[in-house]
Amino acid sequence: MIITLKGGVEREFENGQSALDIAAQISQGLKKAALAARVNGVVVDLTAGIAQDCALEILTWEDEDGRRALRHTASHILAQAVKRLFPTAKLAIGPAIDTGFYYDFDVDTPFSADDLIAIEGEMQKIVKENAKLERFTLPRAESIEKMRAMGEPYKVELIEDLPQGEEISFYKQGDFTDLCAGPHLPSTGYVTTFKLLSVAGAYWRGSEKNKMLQRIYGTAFTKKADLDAHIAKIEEAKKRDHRKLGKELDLFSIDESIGPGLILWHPKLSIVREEIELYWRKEHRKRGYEYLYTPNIGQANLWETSGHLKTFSEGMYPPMQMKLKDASEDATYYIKPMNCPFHIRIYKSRPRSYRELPVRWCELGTVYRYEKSGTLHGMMRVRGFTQDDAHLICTEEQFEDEINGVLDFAIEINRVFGFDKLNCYLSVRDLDNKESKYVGENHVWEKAETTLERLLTERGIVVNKDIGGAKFYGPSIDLKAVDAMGREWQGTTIQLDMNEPARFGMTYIGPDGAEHTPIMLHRTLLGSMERFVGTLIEQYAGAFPLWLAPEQVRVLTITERADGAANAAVKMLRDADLRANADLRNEKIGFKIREAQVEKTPYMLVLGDKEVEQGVVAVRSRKEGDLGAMTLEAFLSKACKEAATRAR
RNA sequence: GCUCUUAUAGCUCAGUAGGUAGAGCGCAUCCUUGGUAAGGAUGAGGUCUCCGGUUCAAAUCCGGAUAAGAGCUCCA
Repeated sequence: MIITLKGGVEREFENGQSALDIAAQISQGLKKAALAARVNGVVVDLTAGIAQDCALEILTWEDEDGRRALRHTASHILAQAVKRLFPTAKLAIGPAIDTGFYYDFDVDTPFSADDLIAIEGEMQKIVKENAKLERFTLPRAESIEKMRAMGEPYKVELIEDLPQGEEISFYKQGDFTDLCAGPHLPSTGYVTTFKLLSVAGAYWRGSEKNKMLQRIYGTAFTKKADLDAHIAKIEEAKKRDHRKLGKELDLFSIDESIGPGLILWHPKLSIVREEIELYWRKEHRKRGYEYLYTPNIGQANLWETSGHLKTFSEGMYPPMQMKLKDASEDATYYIKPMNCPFHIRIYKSRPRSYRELPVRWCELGTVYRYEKSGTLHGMMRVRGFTQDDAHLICTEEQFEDEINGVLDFAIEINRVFGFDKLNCYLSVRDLDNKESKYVGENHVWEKAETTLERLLTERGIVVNKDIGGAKFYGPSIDLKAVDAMGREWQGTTIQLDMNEPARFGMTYIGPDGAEHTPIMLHRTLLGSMERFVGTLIEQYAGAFPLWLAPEQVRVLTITERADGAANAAVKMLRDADLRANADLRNEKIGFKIREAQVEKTPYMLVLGDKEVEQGVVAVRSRKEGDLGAMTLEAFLSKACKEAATRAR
């Protein structure tokens, strides 16, 4: 048979050979690295025989499907180990995921940390046994019967849900058999480098209506060094955790007597926020936005009109059955979960002409939402937050330009904070799902979705389409920032709203003298100040660039003979708009430097007898260490320049 | 909200088979005036998260509440 290899090379091999055999004939190195194979685009086991001419690709660690095969096999080994140690455990599902694998089990008592160690030990044994993974198929009825006999109700349910006519395959390794589509590695001995990481609850089939199962997470690699690097990365992420740094650097706190999910911004982090807001305002003004200020509460009828009371009431303060009233008892209020109804009321405060459009209204609007207790997470998921919100109201002709303007803006503002890479997600309707109700006319949706996709592709942006991800009122674009650790953070959201303009009766008078309904876009660039600043803490590991640093310069004295010069220097620095303090304490210079360094102060100016005499300052940078002596004027111009350019 | 885990000094954590508490860092005072990541001494800090129960006796055992953590679900 003729096999077309990677790169289009054609070679003849004997019929019926497996991919593994072929890999060995090409190179022993390739055989060693092989994890799975792709035959005519379909991923199969290495051991599967190949009977006819085809295109063949040997998949290694470099290939995502190769990694998945390895990790999926690791998950089977995990399941086998659990069955040996806990014979009554019922198997659910156990897939490979981006960073490893997991397996869900139904057990009477949850796994403990010690259980995890024991399971990992049993897995080592199974790897040593090096049992072959053998694939076989069974007809539907027999498959169900087999799983019933094995006492695996979840597997029975899975098979029953498989489409009629689909091949039902199993994999057997030694004393363990599992329903599985594969592919898998040839034997358990292939999985040499793995680790179990954690155990947690997870719903059967991801629905909170179903039973909570026990999920064990693990990861597997081909090289020990990669596993170590992965664990090191997890450790590094822990070090950067904004909750940890928030405490260590005195940035923010959450107070039980105030309430969960409510952030107290301490002085240092308030400076960071203030700097971001100043920059944010300037950039908005530059792009033709106008600022708004609106109240924190609004009456019930406003939220009825917007539809929030109907679709979002469980997320609002106070809950519907409670009433927030004023002394007159005439009006019922709700705390705002969104800013849009207020902006819409401003729009509707007088008739609008097409000549005024587009309007771009922005507000740093603080909203409150009742988020479920289990979802709260430091500053990333909170109950009170300030959105960097804006609403763009325009005509259909202006829609494209406005979207483009927002995209430019989003890319620019993310870049300033070091987020050069953005992952783009486009949420559209799921047309096959008849149950979901989308408001607005079909052709408007159609046009909006295709326009958004086109505008993104025209920029060369890779679009990840989330089919069915669209809200009932319109499609949306999410730009997720990729941080220094390669993690994604939700920031920019652009949402087309086909609901509220009509509900609120927003109109403008067109050139034809008739009333038209405008198009409205909601958008945030940073998302919320809480989540964004939390992300920044992790992005910079607490070491904010000069323009954001709470304390930019600290003047350190060696002896009290330099106190006068230090105070004078601080005054000059402050006059030049730099945030500076003096450390005049009776401590050794090494101690003062250590403290300033630990607190991640960008610049330290050391002043002793020598400097005072020569009229200079000894400059130390947080990053580069001792920079030597220079005049205060020289340092000032260097620092001011660095701050003004928002250097990273 | 659900499953599991956790809650001891400002922070990080010890803690005995139930007999009402300890370390390091930080803080305060004093000594030390010292050249680029920790000088020394002394001292003050705790209703052991809260509410109940068992017990002669509870930080410790049991129940509940609250909050936090890991996930699941959901989201800016």
